[in-house]
Amino acid sequence: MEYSYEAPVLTVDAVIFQLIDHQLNVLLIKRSREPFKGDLALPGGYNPKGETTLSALERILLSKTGLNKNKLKLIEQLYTFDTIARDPRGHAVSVVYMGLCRNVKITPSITKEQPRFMPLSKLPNLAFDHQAIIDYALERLASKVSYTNAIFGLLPKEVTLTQLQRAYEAVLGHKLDKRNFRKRILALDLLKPTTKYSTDGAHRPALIYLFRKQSLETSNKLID
Amino acid sequence: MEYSYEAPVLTVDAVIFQLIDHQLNVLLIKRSREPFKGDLALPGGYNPKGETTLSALERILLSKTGLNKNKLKLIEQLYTFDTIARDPRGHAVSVVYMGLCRNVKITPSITKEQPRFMPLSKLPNLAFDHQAIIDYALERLASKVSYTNAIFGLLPKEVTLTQLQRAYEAVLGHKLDKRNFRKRILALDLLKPTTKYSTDGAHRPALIYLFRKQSLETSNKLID
DNA sequence: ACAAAAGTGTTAAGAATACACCCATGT
DNA sequence: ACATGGGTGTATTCTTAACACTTTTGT
Repeated sequence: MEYSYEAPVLTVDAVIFQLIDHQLNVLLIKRSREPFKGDLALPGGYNPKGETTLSALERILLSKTGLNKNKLKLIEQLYTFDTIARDPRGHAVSVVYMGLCRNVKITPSITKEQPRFMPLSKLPNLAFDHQAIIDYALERLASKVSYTNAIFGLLPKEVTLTQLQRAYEAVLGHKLDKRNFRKRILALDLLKPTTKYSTDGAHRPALIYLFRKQSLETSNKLID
Repeated sequence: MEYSYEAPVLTVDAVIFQLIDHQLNVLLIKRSREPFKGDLALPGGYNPKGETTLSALERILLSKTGLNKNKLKLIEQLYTFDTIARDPRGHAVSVVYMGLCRNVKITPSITKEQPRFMPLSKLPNLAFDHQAIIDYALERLASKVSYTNAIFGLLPKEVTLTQLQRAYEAVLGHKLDKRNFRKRILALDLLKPTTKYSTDGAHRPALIYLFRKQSLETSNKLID
């Protein structure tokens, strides 16, 4: 087999989520070439021999969108798609990662791909099957935040309970009851109260909490 | 980039589970070449251009172990490993699948790889990081059976409640309470009672139930 | 008769849900 | 003073967990 073996093309793609204005956004670029020239797509590219998929992903993200890997608070492999007609010339296998970040500003003019975050609720038609990939990633994220502390990836180290609740609501796609949410979150021991208060408007200041962990931990209880 | 692009080697590997004698077993082969010559390993091989990973997997399974794809009651992608030194000559990326089957007899003499099912509890040292892959697959399976009907993949269409309980126990790795188990399983509406009884020994015959679905369905309740 | 697995309910504890008002601040 | 989001408790329902004896069969 090896003598006649020729490998398919290997690519990597990234679904990078960020909360902007309490809405879940995803990082997209404009395709500069056929196929789907001019359409929006997930950032991605070729994975050459000798480079791991994660390292290729980080390199490509930086070059196409200016997003540095140290801005990603969480990155994990999502799924490998092998039926994508990414390149009309032949078979391509794409390893897709999902990443979370916060407070990242992307300047579209940085590259010809004009990277930008766009709200999930207002996406135009995307290239390839990238809409389906984003849907899948969102499903995975929603499931992930309900049995891990993954939500920290979308938030600063210090949060108010309302900020946290907004983040869960954006990911899960539905409203949560304030009192029940607080009871459960505090019971999970995810957060440590500080003595500081956030004063961000014409209302009572909110107590600030600290995430106990900034790395992925699995819990046995659920948020849904 | 494309002009100088050379793809890594792409491989596929399979973690195939089956219950034998109420124990979870995994399909292994003996490596006939270096590296790890003589050690047991997951069945796998090269994925050439033009073939999807699933189709390559099915082809390789058949050729190396004699297991036909129509014996797999469930097969799904598990994870893509890209740091495996599968081939000492260079970078290899391996897409790993997990599959479930039942009542499959493998004849080791069928190929020089001497395929066989072995109980998870008694595995020798395996080639590469295949032990870690199996651990990961088992974890995924345990999680899967607790929120889907995936357990059907390990059992015949018709089962008794005790058989079903044994299967859950083998996958989850711990005992379940008989009365609570029955209440919950029947509440899930996974099964349909028949009017037949199984008489397989010196004891009261057990009512036989039928799986309502032989395809993966997600439930909202949990077995744990 | 006995061994072996099948079958069957109740109670208690814990978890989830529904729900409405006062508090502290900025303007 | 009013608008805005922050903060708090209870009662009810539902879910889970713990637990032991009788039934039916083959030998």
